[in-house]
Parts: sequence; structure tokens; C-alpha cells
Amino acid sequence: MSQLNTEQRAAVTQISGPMLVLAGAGSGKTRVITEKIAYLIRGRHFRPTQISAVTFTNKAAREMRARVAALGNEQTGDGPFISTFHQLGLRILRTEYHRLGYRRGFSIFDAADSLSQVKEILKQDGHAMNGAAEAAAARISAWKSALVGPDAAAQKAADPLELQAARVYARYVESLKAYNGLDFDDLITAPVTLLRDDAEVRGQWQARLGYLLVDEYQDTNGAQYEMMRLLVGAEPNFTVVGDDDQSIYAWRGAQPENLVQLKQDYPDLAVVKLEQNYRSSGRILSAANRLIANNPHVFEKRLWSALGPGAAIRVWSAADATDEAQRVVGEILHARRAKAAEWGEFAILYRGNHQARPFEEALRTHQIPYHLSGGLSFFDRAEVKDTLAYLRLVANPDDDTAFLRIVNTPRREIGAASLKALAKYAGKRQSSLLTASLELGLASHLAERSARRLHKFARWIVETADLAERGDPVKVTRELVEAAGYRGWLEENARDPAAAERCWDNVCELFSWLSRMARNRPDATLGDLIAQLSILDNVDRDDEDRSKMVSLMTLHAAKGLEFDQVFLVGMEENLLPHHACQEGAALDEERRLAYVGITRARRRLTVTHARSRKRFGETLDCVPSRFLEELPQDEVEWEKRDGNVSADERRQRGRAAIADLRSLLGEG
DNA sequence: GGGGTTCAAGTTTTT
DNA sequence: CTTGAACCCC
Repeated sequence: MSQLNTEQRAAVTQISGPMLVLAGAGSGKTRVITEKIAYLIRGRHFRPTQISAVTFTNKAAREMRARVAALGNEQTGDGPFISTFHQLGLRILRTEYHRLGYRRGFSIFDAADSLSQVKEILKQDGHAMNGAAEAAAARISAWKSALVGPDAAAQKAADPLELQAARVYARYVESLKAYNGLDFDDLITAPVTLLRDDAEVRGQWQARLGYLLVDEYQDTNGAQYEMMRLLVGAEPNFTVVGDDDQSIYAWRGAQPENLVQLKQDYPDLAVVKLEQNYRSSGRILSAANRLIANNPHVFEKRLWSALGPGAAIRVWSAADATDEAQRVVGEILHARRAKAAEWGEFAILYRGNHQARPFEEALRTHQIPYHLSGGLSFFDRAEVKDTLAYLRLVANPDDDTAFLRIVNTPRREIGAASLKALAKYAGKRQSSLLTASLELGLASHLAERSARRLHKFARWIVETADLAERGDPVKVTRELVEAAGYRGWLEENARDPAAAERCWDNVCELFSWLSRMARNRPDATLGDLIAQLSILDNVDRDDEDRSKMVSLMTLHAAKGLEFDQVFLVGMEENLLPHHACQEGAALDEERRLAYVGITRARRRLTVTHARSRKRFGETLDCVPSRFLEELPQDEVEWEKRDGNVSADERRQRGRAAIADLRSLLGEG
């Protein structure tokens, strides 16, 4: 506490009423939140279990949990509840689901499940669907984020396309209800509906919550803000921390306007500004300030740094993506040697995941350890989704999405025709596919052999569910997946034995997670465990110590992190700003994205752009980003152009330089 | 019912 | 260059 500055201390020690902390980049906002949690506990203002802190990403929640634990040396397991918004929603639903008409063992539908559901609905309606499903799914999610129901959506629809989406929305909601399933958005909207409509439940949850903290408040959407309001009640005690300049999630429904709204909804709101930056050297900070000055602002902030000016910002012009990667990697090798730096001090940041590839290749050829976050998640892998579908179906017999995923995986000779007949029958009977498979009446609607196969499969699942209910659910379902011959199926379908083995390892890892979770929470049902798992992310599965690896990630994923040396790559028109975001609010958000990237750097920032890039196999010319012009030119060191050197020649030189360095390092 | 082939289209960010 | 969907044949 003694190490906090005046504003930080004010933010920490005021503990009654509503408070907004406007925290600029690198101003120690996470610090303030964790210190405040510790302060609330130590001063015995609230019991730890009465305190809840909400973040947006699993990563941020983990980080905060670790920092609170380090500060508080709490011995009991009953600490403050630190989670994402979605986990908080799930926590409420876990005890209250029946009030909303959900049944035990409800399933969580991830984005892919939702999309396939929307596709299914569109297909039934005979609509052409070239990207229409993605658009409709995005629309539906946006409506949910703004707490707009299907009826209101239909009324508000501005054009025929929206009207169609609104109709799909209505059917989508119905089918999820029938499947006893909730999508990600429902994890927020369902609790909101409940808390809003049921005064008794609302009172209970408000009483349980003594103090609420929200991190990255500028990223809240309408539904999340409403959830927060309902939870803090009429005599609110909360602190929200945010920065409008770091609002980069408007595209998925975040409303930075919520920062302003707060003052209107809570007139006695206390506001504290944190303007001292402890992270970046002066030139980096002034570049960031200058860039962001091009955006409109509601709150004026003046970020300043007491650290020295530091090194100039470098701008490199690479011939193409390969050249860009080689030079960045070459520089990392060089800087590591010159400064005896750790690999973990370097980060390569980019706009889109696809940009990572050349960097990965370059890092791999030089055997530099790296950590790539984002991209394909563990839970996006087919084998993990298949396994999870088995578990989901056992926990929730109405989960048709899970049913369809695995009914014929591994092959059980149940094909499209059988499933079509089954779906028709189930639709008529208003029952789920699994239940319909069990009914004797089904036999008269399709070939006897098919009916028998379906029946056999369904019986097997139901019997497993029975065993899981009584015994050890993890063990039982593991045996199910093994008995299904899933491993053999992986071996048949993988391109090589090694790949099959990796897939099976992932399946095993999933089960070992489940066992661990089950051990920690003996009271949890199989449904609880799966739900918990579904909203987790990559996680520190590969937590082989990030400090020993170069970080590769998108700008979105980089928010909240910091690195000694940052390479902000692909600084080109159509990439950053992205070609779909050329003007207005979208362009401003792209600028904030660049701002976030710049402010990740502590001491050294290198911005690169390529003069040409391959796209679909065609080589295209690239133009440096307009954001480069917006930087203060006296702080920026543009690389002298050597336009006559061909890409190949450049590559050759790069390789030579790297070989040189490696021999100096005595490596490789 | 299953498996293979061909053809086309499309690259933003995430709970 | 990769992935996905439609199509055709066994």
C-alpha cells in the first residue's frame, strides 16, 4: 500500500458507494484492483466470500487470482470469487437453472455449436446460405448482448435480411430450450432475466454480494452491465476500472458508452483518474499519446511517465512477410545476445491470427522457444469436441447437437437418411433425438435395421448415464469412450500414426482435467464439470514458463500484458486498419488496437510493415499504415530505404547474419 | 450407407 | 494455400 501513489491509494481506500477508476495504459490498474481486494479483506470490511471480482478473459481472471493469493496469504479455500462474467453467470445458473425452465445437466453450446444450429434452421427453411449463417449468428449474438428478444428484434428489423435473422433467432431460442442448452450469451442474459423478474432471488444474490469489482469495464456490453446493476442493487458498493482508449471489443457488442452511462445511473459516482504510466519509456508513451489524440474522447486523460525518454521507435520496411519474420527473429537473436535478455522479454504482436505463420516458421528454424496464444484452442480440436459430445449427451439426453456429432462417430452405420427420418419423428413427438431413438414407434418410420442401430446406441448412452449417476462419472464416461472404439477410429482416420496418438493424448488430457476438477469439487455432477470445462480456454496447459519463451499473439490477446521489447508487425493498410474498418467508429477502434499494441512495450518498440504480401497465392503490393504517419516523427526512426535490394538477396543476407550470430552465441 | 473426388470460396478480433 | 461443401460413384 505504501508503494501506491496518491490517486491509486484513493482508489483503493474508498470502499463505500459506487466508484469509477479511469486507468490509462500501464497505470497500475490491476494493482489497484488486487490491492483493493486485499484491503477490503484485511480491514474486515467484507468477508472474502462477499467479494466478487469480474474480468473478461480467463487469462485475466487467472492472473488476478494469483496476484490476490500472493498478497493476501489467505489460508482458507473460501477466497473472493474471481471469475469472468460468464463464469459468474454460470455460477448463478448452477443453483437457479430450474427457475428458468432448464433441467439438470444442461449443456453449454460453444460458438461452433450455435453456428451449426443456425445453419440447421436455415437449411430447413431452404435458404441459400453463403455466409448467411455466420451473419445471422452474429446478429443473434448482438441482439442477445443488448437484451433484445426475438419479438423485439423482429419489430426493430430494418431490412428483409434482418427480419429473416429475427425469425431464425426465434427458432434458435426455441431449439436451444428444447435441447436444454445455453449458449455463451445466455450465460449472461439468463441470469439477467431471472434477477430482473424474481425479486426474491435478486434479494438473495444481492445479500450474498458485499462488494463488486469489474476490470476492463469499457468492454462490458448491455447485458453484462445490466447483470452488474442487478447484482449491486439499490445500495451499491462497487469499483469498476476501465479505459476508453483500450476499448477494442465494440465489434462483439461491448459498449464503451457504459462508462458515461455509469455517471447517469449512479449520480454519486466517485471518479478517480490514474494518469501516471509506470510501464513505458517516454518516447513510446508520447507516440501512443499522439496516435490516440486522433480519436474522439469523452474523458480527457494525460498519460505521463517518470521513466526516461528511452530508445527511439524503429520502423522497418520489409520486402514481404517472410522477410519481415526473418528480420524480427534475427533482431530477437541479436538483442538477446547483446543484452543477455530472456526469450520471454520479447513479444510479436499482430492483427490477425493468420499473420503468425511466417513468424512461427522463422522461430522454429532457429529453435527459439515460443508461445502462441489464440488460434486453435484445445477445445476446438475435433477429438476433444467429440469426446465432450459423448459426455454432454450422457449428462443431458436432450442435447441433440451432441447426439448428432457422435451418433455415427465412430461409424455405426447410421447415415443421413436414418437421421433425417429420426429427426422427423422426433419433431412430431416433440422429443429429443435420443429419446425418440428409444421409442418403439420409431420402427415404423424407417428401415428396421436403422431403427435397431439407433435403439442400441441410445440404450447404451442411457445405461451409461445411469451408471454415471450412481458411480464415478469420470471413470464411467471414460470407459464409454473407450468402449466406443474411439481410439481405433482416430487411428483409422488420422493421416499418420503420430497424429492419431496426439489426438488420443488430447482425449486423455481432457479426462485427466475432469478427474482433477472432480477431486476439487466432490459435490459436482457430470453436468457441472462439463459446463465448467466448456467456458474455459486454452489455459496454461502449456505453462512451461512463459518467461522462457517469445510470445506470439494478436493485439486483442495482448491487452493487459507488457513486454520489454515489442514487435508490432504488419503495420499496413488493410491489415491495421483492417480493410473492413476504414472509417468512423470502426477506424477509431483500429486505432485503439494500435494504441494497445504500442503501450505493451516497456523499453523498445519496433513497428514493421511489408511492401508486398501473398494473398490467395497472388502477390499484392502493400501500403504502410496511415497510423505510422500519425506518430510523432521526431520520436520515430525510419529505416533507410534500400529499395534496390531484392527480397531474395535480403533473405540471403538475413540468413548469413543469423548464422553469424548463432556461431557467436555458441548455439545451434 | 460410405468414401472419394472435385470444385469453389475466403481469410478479424473472442467468452 | 488451406478449408469446406457439393457431387458422384461404389
